[in-house]
Amino acid sequence: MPSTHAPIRRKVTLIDIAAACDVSRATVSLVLRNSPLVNRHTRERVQAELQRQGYIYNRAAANLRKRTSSSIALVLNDLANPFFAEFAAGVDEEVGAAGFVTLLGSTGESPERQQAVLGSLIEHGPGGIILSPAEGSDASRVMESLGPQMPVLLFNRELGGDLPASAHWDRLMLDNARGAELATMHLIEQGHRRIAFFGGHAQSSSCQQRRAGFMKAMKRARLKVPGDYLVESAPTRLDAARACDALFASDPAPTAAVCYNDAVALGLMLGLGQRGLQPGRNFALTGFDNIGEAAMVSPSLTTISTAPRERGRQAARLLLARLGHPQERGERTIVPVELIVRDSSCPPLAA
Amino acid sequence: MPSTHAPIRRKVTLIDIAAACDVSRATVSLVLRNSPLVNRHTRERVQAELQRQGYIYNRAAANLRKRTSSSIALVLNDLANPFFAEFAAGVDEEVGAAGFVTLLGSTGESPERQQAVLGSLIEHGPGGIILSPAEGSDASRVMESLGPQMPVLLFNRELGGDLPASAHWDRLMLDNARGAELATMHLIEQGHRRIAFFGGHAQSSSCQQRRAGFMKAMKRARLKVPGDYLVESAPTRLDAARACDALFASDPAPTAAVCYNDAVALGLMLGLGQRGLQPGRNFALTGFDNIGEAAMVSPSLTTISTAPRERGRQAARLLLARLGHPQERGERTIVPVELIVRDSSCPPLAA
DNA sequence: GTTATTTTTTAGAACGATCTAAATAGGGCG
DNA sequence: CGCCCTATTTAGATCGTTCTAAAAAATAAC
Repeated sequence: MPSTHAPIRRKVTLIDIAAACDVSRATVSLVLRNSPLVNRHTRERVQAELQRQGYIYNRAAANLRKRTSSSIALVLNDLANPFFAEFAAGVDEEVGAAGFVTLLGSTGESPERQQAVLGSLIEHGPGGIILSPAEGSDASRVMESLGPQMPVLLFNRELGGDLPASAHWDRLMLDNARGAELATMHLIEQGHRRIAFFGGHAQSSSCQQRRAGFMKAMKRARLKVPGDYLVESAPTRLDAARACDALFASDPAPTAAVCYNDAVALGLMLGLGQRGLQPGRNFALTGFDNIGEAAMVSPSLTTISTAPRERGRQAARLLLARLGHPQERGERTIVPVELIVRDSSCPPLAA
Repeated sequence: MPSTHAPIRRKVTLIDIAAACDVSRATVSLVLRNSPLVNRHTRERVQAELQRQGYIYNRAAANLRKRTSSSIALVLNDLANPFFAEFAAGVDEEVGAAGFVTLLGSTGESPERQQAVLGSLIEHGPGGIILSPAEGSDASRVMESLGPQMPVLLFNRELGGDLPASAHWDRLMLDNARGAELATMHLIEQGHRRIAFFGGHAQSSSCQQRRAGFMKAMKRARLKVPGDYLVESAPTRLDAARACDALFASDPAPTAAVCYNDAVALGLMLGLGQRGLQPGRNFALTGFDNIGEAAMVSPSLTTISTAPRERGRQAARLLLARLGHPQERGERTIVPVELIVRDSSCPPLAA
């Protein structure tokens, strides 16, 4: 015998409240929006009824009528990357504080999935999009699926290809070149002369910028960088550990490395350990991002702080501000970065 | 002189397409939904026009009319916690694959913020909610802001207070007791006799369950657990490092500890190092969660794998399945856990 | 008791889609 | 040619809100 179910109640709407209070829909709507037009007595009656029936505001219907939006889409490669997780937390914090809600999408670093995700998100009518593009994704395709009107904030990476001139997209970029330059200068000051740049995909814009900063500092110090001192890897711990061998294929081997990011640096530490080297004793290295782990690992990691949570907040603020003025020229913000010196950047052994 | 702007185009809607093709709204709507009713020739004409005008489907309007939803709300304490970040990634993966979109909300472990966040999310009309409750939040308040109809999947923690009987909420819980039991048994097999349970808030349900599993294993092995072998801390690295002293206040001090989770275990390692102890050599410890870091840290951390990404997928699948049958009785799923033995769980020195 | 003024309320048309039920268009057949 | 049947198309109501313009009620002024 089937169990008896509670009757399925329809959702309660403005109309139900209006009927119960014997006023019009319009009045209830005014009460909901705290309009001063409605009489104090009526207001109280209506509010009590809203409470009593457990009314839930239907923001989608309101947005439809008002032609507004109350959401922001956030599209990232991978939440499992702590840098992006922190960033997302920051975005959501600020977006929520502004009364908006965050729509999430992840691309897994695939331009095709990115297209699909953008296509799906856009149908839900977000007011704007914060996008950290997948590697290899291209401006015109993104533009195509977003339409020319959608406010967009690009974070962390540039898109390949040219932006149609009509796009007024904002950008929030880390000062990658400066960060790598700071790290390199620090290693040079420690006394290193043979310094490598380790990890990252050479074609990604952030890697190019970091390499450029590295080269700049090396050049200024009149230090040579042999071709095999530039080692590529996927920006993950595992692949970095694997790529460690390539670093010691060159002769003479480097005594220090500026790593593409913290994940790569941690992977390199692992690889060094497997070769019997002690990072922070007979090999120096620096990271980039200052993820939580950097301070905890042993030896603790000298790195570049980018304050991802604060970047998330900043990205949200920039985009929310843009919602008001969609037609103004897009701005490019470059955030300064900071060198955090810890134990991994030791002086060379035979100084 | 102000720059000339492109004219602000209204968004293109069904009506625009219908007008351009000289057909009715209804026909265009049918084309959008790939109905077999519409003539092949007409369909092609309409599709071309959709393309040409850059039409974007307004899912909110459709949902309003159809009384459906195409989103799932995900409410977590903190995305910056890698366990939850992985979980969120899994949820989003599965939710996206089902054609839904994820609405994000974070509570920062505060029941008040949780209420606010739920209140805001619910107005956007998600089809269901995945909630990992903030510590100390209570069932009836949550129920109050969600209404009795909303499908809910509780993850990881129970809510305080009693659930109204009308709620058909699903639960997805880790087998906390079994996990802690496995870890404890492993340490006992290694030869430890004085084992502590370290970290976590004693009032949280997950901590209680893990402690219970710990006690069960200890009791079965007829080992005593003095009161000061149960040490509390916030479930963070920093606070765990601080709480390390409490572990060695007791005499005789323990030779091993089952930690509340990996974050706490990593913090304890740090604290041990500051006392001149070497985790994995003269003190053994285990974690819980198997976060990415656990394998990379030195010594690598013996822990309990909960596969958070897969749990995220599972949570999404459970909730999506529930959308079809909102009135059926809620189910409680307990996922098995697995012991991952690594280097941190050494035998006692003077075995 | 009018009329003017202010305060409060409301009917009805939006918003952009879908659905129902009915209209129209083609074909085939006697 | 007229009738029936199937294939296509569509007018108009609807989802739950807000907006506009105007009506109704209360208050003030004379």
